[in-house]
Amino acid sequence: MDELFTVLGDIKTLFNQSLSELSVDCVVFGFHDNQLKILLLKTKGSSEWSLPGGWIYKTEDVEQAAYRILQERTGLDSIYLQQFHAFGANNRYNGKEIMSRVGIPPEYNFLPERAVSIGYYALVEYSLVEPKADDPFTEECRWWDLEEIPELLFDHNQIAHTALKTLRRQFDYQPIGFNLLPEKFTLIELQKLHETIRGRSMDRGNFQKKMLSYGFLERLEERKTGGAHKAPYLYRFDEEKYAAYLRLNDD
Amino acid sequence: MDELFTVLGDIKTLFNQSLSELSVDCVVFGFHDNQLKILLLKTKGSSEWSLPGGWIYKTEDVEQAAYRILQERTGLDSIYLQQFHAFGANNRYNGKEIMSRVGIPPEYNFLPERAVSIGYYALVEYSLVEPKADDPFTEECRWWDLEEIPELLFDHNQIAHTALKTLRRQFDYQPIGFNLLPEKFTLIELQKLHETIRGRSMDRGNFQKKMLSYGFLERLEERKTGGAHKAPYLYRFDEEKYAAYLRLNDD
DNA sequence: CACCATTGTGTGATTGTGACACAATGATAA
DNA sequence: TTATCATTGTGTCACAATCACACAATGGTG
Repeated sequence: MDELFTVLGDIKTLFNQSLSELSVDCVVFGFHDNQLKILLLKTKGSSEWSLPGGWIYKTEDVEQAAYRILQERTGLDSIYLQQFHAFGANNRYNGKEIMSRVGIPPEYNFLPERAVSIGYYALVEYSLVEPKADDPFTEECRWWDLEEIPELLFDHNQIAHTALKTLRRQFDYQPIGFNLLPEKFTLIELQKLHETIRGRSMDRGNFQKKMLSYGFLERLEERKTGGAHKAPYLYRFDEEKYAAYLRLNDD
Repeated sequence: MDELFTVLGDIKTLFNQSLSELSVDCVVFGFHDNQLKILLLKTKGSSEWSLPGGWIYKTEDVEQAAYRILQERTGLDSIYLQQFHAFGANNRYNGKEIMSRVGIPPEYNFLPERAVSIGYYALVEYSLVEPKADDPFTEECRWWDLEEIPELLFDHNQIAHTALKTLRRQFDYQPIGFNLLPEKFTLIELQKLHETIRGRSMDRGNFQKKMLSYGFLERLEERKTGGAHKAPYLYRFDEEKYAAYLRLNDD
């Protein structure tokens, strides 16, 4: 038992030296089977699911921390993260309470009293991503349907909700999300993606005309032969032409 | 000299107990004479101008901190602040360097090593606001033209730039900013405001038709007699109808 | 080989936007 | 008092964008 407290003392020293009271939480969206998924994980020893997140080191660049934490906790690498909000309500987290709930005496409390969390979100191609519970704190890591998100740790439900709102707003004013589909896709698949994310259905003909009018979709040979009806064209997303489009229509 | 170091020791203890490594910086926009102004202040003992900002207390709610800091440093109260970004580059601030530049020995360094700053912006009616250098750290506090912003402290130029970009984006997709004008205003004044903030000129007739079509502007009696030509109508902004409009066209 | 759900594309009505026109207004100066 | 004239309120028209709907072509199914 004495040994345990020595370890706890070491942990406390280590944490105080290296950890800030700043954390990052990542909301990772994936798309599959006409449903938007979200990546959640369960921390070892905890019964609750949570967003992949972690502490920022004391002098660490915040954006770098976001990528490091996502990699450490889910194995995901080199995906684009977008900061969307800082969550700083003073009752969102209570280090003392957590320690006492776990049964660690106050003098060995190694957690900061408060935590301000900076939210990042990402869009990834669902089928290419293989989330892993890499680090020693992650027990399980998997995709959830948006409608089935359970009660999450702290204010993570609110963080996820804000991320979704921000994502939808971005979809409303510029065509994005092509990285959520496989390389070759049909216009119907693209439409389903938009409908799913924006949360409303759209006219098929109008959607196709509009998408093609942007000029950055390249039509391939027919195929998509699996279906039981007329075979739709497959399209490819042309990143260069997309960049050119953005230069013209954005700042 | 011994006494000075005693005081410095006290300051260090106090700061370590009460201050986080989190700060708030406020970008306050005001509108006057067809120009967008920004509120800057000079800290005592410093030669540089900076955004009104300050440290967040250790367990303080971040949003409350933003209002407190703005009030303390500029005297501004009960104006609407909007969070827009967290700035966390690890080279944006260096507590040690600041201390050594001022000549305080390392053992009395009372500043955190790093500072992550959460940016808030606000729009205020220029003529109603009387910024004051209230607190003991503020030497001067005044409005600046956007084009004349000097070199600012740390990354405050970038923070102000991001705030302006965010503000313009918000203007693009919803009609706001009525609190920048006096209670009664002409449509031309409203148009000049929009042109100034969005950075481009617009057709007078089209602008008026569009604004009136929203249905939340109430036309009063003629007046605005000061001008040398046809007296334009005055309008009042109807907050209730505006809220109804937002409910219909926003989430 | 007829069937039929789905696809590619077309059409017309409606709405929104940009550029411009013109009479009405009201202070100013003769 | 009256002519002047910059500015205002409002209208028109062309054009683009959007929406709702239509219909022939397609290609696997029974």
